[in-house]
Amino acid sequence: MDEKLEDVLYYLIDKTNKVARRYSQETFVKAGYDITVDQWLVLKKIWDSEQINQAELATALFKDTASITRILQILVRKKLVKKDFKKGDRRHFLLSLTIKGEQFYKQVLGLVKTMRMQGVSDFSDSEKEQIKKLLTKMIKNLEG
Amino acid sequence: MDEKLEDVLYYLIDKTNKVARRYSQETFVKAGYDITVDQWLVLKKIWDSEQINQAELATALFKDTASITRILQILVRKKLVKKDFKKGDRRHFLLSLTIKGEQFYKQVLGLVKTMRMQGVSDFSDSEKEQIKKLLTKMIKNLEG
DNA sequence: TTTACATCGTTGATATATCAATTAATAAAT
DNA sequence: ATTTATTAATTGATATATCAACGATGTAAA
Repeated sequence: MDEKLEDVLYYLIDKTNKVARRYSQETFVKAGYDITVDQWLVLKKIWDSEQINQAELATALFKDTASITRILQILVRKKLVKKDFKKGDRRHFLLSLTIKGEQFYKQVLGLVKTMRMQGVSDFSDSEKEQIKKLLTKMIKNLEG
Repeated sequence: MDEKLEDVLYYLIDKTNKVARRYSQETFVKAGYDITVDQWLVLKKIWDSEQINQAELATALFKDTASITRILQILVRKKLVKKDFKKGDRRHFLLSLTIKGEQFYKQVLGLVKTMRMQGVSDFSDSEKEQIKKLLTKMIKNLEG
């Protein structure tokens, strides 16, 4: 007999990820913010970056460029992000937040910080370090 | 300035999950198996269960019933799974593997066991316990 | 300068996630 | 027995993931 699903580590990681995403999404909805978790991540990464294009965004967020294209279409439609041509290189865009995007970002950030704490509310500092260390180790084992 | 994305635990979990899924999917493809990770999980859960219907499958796999419906459509199309009416209850189905499905399951299982070990190949027993314990704790914090 | 190559981004196809609406069948209530 | 409520499953709409094909622009090579 094979291991039970509930004892498989990948399954547990998948479940944790889903629980965290559902919790985050639900929190956004309850607060009345019309944004998805992935859209928020894109918004944050653009905010954090001096200059960034779509390919770099994809790498940083561990997403496909096709996904980034589509998420950006939505964020542009919502007027939170704008795309400008880079000088002398019509091949790619520079991404930045609009005024509305910046205001939105600043408004939501507090809630996001609260959400980040929820999952580790009863963790000791050493437990927080430990879980990050072990996850990073797993990534190394699976990436090469 | 807000925390960097790379230091956010949810982001790290999301990344680990993606790396594990991509590694698993790639391994299936390289071995010539025409199946996705989610399809495999459904297959395994049906194999492991005496009697199971779609709602239970959804709960067990932490998926929506709508997702289960669509994954099952594909598995039935591939002739790996069959749906039969439960006696005296025309409302829901009983799911089981076809002969082909059972053969396929047994054939792939060895590879799956190898994949499960890859992520924790250099983990001590206590590290394996620790990561499961901490993830389970996170789930509790986020679920209630 | 023209050809070849590489890079960035978009689009189409398929699979999955989520929510809402709907259908079908059973169970409960009167 | 008919209405009402509950449960199981499906379907439609939208968002995201992945792969492959493609278009446009730059760069390097000949």
